[in-house]
Amino acid sequence: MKRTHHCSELRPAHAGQTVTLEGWVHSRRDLGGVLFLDLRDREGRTQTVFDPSDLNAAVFDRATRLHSESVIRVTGRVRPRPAGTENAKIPTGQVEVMATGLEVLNDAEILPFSVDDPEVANKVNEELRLKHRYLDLRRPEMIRNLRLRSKVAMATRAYMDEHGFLEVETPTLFKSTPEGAREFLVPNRREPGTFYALPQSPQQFKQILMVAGVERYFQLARCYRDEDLRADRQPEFTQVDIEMSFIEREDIYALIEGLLKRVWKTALGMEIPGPFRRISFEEALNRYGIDKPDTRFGMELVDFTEEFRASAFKVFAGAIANGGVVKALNAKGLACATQGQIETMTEYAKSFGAKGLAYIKVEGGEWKSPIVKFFSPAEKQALTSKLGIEEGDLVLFAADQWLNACEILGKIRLYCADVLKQQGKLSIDPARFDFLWVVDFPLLSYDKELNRWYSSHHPFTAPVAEDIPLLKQDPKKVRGQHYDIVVNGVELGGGSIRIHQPDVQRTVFEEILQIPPEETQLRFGYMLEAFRYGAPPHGGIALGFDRLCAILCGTTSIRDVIAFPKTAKGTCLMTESPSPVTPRQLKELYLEVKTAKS
RNA sequence: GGGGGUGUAGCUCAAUUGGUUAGAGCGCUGCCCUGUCACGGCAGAGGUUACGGGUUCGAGCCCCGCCACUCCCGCCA
Repeated sequence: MKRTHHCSELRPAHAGQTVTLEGWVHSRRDLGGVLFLDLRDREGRTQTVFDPSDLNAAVFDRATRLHSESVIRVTGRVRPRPAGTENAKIPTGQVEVMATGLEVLNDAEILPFSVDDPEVANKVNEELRLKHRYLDLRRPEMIRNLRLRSKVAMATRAYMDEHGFLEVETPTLFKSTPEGAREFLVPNRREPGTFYALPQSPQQFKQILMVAGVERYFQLARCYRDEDLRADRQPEFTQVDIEMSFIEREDIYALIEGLLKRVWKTALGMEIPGPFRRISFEEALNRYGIDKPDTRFGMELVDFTEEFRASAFKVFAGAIANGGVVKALNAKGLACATQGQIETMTEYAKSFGAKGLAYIKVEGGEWKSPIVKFFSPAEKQALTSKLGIEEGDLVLFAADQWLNACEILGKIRLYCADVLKQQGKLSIDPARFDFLWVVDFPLLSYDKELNRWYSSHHPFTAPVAEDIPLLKQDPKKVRGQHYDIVVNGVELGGGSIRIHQPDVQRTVFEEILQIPPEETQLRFGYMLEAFRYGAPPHGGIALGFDRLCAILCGTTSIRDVIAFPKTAKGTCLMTESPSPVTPRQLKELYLEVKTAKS
């Protein structure tokens, strides 16, 4: 190795030493007589000085002709900077390297965008950044994200190892299981018309590993889902996948709380308090209108069903008479909401099937609202006291079936918080992390259109033991042993205690989900068979590793923590994939492509 | 599949709401400059306004189509 130090290493103590540095030309300041080159590598930067009075003319001349991001090797003597010229902004700012030798390892052409100025580079179009990802990743901010991701992965492996977990790799060439997310298919050359599928998660393998007696399994598992993308969703992503035998829910809570404490300590040097709060699905919906509540701010939903049961306002009374509820939330200080903002919120309500959105603006000491004339004094009094209504507030209502009413206001609550943040009326400490477990999810949900039950989570989730008798009598009331871990309104992961008795599993498949026995056999036969030969009680969880890293890096887009992410349409702008293949390749796979427009 | 936003110089943005030759900063090229660190100064080059149509005396701006990026809904057991 020719370099003697990295670019963030030299200090006044190194003065007098002859050193060799290698790296990229970060910036060049040519003062005519003297030339400063900042050399950058992964670790940081160091100022090198080229002084023509003290240097071979050819070397000096070569240095003046370097472009940004050329790769060079500089040899020189370390010395303290002259008094008054120190740079307090960088760790090596007390010293500089007086160059004696220069080798150009690779001349860089003019760059498509600059990587040296963080303020400029930050604003560069993401399309361009993705096309030249190798340049984008040179930015200190991006290398910091990659480094943090690596640290978190290492800390996770160490923690899991300390707790007796084995890291086991599972196949990425798996069997198609058309439940759930759409899969990527891989044609099988050896038998025409057959396909592998890339796994949406290693769910079935990890349960089989429990049957195999592994007892404690984990994996940083790549997962693949062929669904539309979002800022927090990529077609391939990574899960911290975990499964344990002979446990109950509490064991998972303790394990994950310990893991997240370790991760936060490693990544941010931050102690997070535990145990984490727990909240039931029902309470989460009632108070926040969502199953992954952001509890860093208030504006909770308040129920007014009893107050409006006999109201003269027929919209409310009618909804209640139909078995629905009336709920409201007070967006404190948002009476100034524009017509457009009210309209956006109304659209949210309509997207949930509501006819409109009732609201009250409290301005100039009066309630401005088309509906307030229908309210009795007692109703107004109830609103004022339960919502703490004051001048400048905006009160929003939803009157609908319970779940719908909650979800409408849940959506509006988040929207109002965003607006208030933009107006500077709501601020949230960026170093605040509200962790909570959401528990007691309903095991089953009902699909009105298909007229059947489906698993809220997945069909291997165990019912709460005392609810098992209700499975056939009143499926709606059965709670699943499912849990989600939520931080700051982001679903970080979820899991469950699994069904380990084949008869309960068969009941769920065939009687509740109404999957025909032949189909159950085709899709899950090997699993049901495995469970007949001694399956321990077990359960597990999967954490979204990309989302975890994004939260730790303070970004909302997981693209910022993935080295080579896909665009919103699933393409890679750097390699231009996906791309067509040759007729010969298709023929070998027994595939024929029909054009999209025919 | 649907809705919103964006697209103007290599990059980031402007263009008085349809009006003369489309501007600025950075970058780039040349010259000057011996203590800068976002170095500074002078000069210069650089544009099919994503693309294809249309309306108009006249389009970066209006209309239709299309492409790309992005955010959201659907979707993500």
